[in-house]
Amino acid sequence: MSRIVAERKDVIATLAEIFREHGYDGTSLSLITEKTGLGKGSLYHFFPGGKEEMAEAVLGDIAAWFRTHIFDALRDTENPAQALEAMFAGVDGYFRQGRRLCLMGVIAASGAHDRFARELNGYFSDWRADLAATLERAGTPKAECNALAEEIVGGIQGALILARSLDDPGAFGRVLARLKPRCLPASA
Amino acid sequence: MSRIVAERKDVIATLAEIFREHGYDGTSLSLITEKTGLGKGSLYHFFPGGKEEMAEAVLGDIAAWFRTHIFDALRDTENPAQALEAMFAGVDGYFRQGRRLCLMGVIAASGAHDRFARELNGYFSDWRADLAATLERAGTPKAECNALAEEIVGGIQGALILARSLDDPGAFGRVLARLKPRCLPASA
DNA sequence: AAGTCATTGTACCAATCGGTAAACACTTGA
DNA sequence: TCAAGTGTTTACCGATTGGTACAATGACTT
Repeated sequence: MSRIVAERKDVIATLAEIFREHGYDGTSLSLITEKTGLGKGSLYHFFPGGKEEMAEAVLGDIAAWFRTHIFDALRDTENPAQALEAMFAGVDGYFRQGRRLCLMGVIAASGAHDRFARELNGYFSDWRADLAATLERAGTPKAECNALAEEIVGGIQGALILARSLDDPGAFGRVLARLKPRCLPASA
Repeated sequence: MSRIVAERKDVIATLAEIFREHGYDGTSLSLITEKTGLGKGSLYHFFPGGKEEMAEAVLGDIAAWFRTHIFDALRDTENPAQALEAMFAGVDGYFRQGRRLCLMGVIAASGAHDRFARELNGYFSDWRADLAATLERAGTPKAECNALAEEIVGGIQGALILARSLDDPGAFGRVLARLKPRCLPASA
């Protein structure tokens, strides 16, 4: 038998793309074995909990990525305008200029959403909180920060859906371009 | 045998709720028979094309509803500000103040999206076009109308995802409340 | 060189999948 | 009254689902 000796974390990136593209229910084990090149034996060795554990691992991985690359950066960057600028750039890159969907949104819009409710809630409320705090630092009136953060986080999700539906990835960038100046009043 | 004598259009509303709640791939025929009370025989009598035809029928029904209640109203209401106001009110009602997802968005975020690409594209581009035209009538600079329409249509989708993920339907209303004044500059 | 143990392929499982077939019941119009 | 439709039930189909069991395989220790 060939031994490629995969590692759990190597598989997660592939799993993420599969779930992103086919949704949770649309992703079958046979599709996973095909795309990852791993047999069921290996899959269940890494993820004894099966498909659900695979999705959990992927969501955890994504949450960690956003935490370090987006949320932490929002809080740790001293210049708030620069922090916001970096967030928009990071998001544009992560979602490949509108060609990639957000797996959190994909799961939220699927029948599996209650199974991963905790992960979804954490992701979106963390983002909202860190963005709202940064907006306040940037001079947004305190009373408005939370609502503006919701508008932006939601706007990003919607823009991804829109870009996919219109088959026009550019729509994502256009929406981002309109969202950005709303939280950088100085440069608007 | 009992004869309840259902009609095709009676089933569609129920089908819509099932697809909305479970997604396309998450909706099984057994779930459909359970929720509609119809056996497979009846189902295939109304929809010979099976699950795909059921989803098509539902999407067509939704598209028709939006066409008559939202898109046509946008074009036909003489006062553009009033037209936009009515759109936001209609949307808020249709999506049950954020407690209901948009099936178009649900499909767009699922693996079934390419199967229904035409329907999705039509829905979103019609909405964008009619909204953009109304925005122009309302005094939005011509160059900005399309982008603003995209921002709003996308914003609505994203707000639904956000409300569902945060388990806070109110988030939908809050985003709508921020979107509305953006296209009614006079009343802002 | 033997032993350990993570990794892997394969065969298998019951359950469910979407879908078909055909007999049946009831309504309706001729 | 009777045939033609329109619904409806029920049984069934092969394929696929997610998941289990386990023996075989190597890379690494010792």
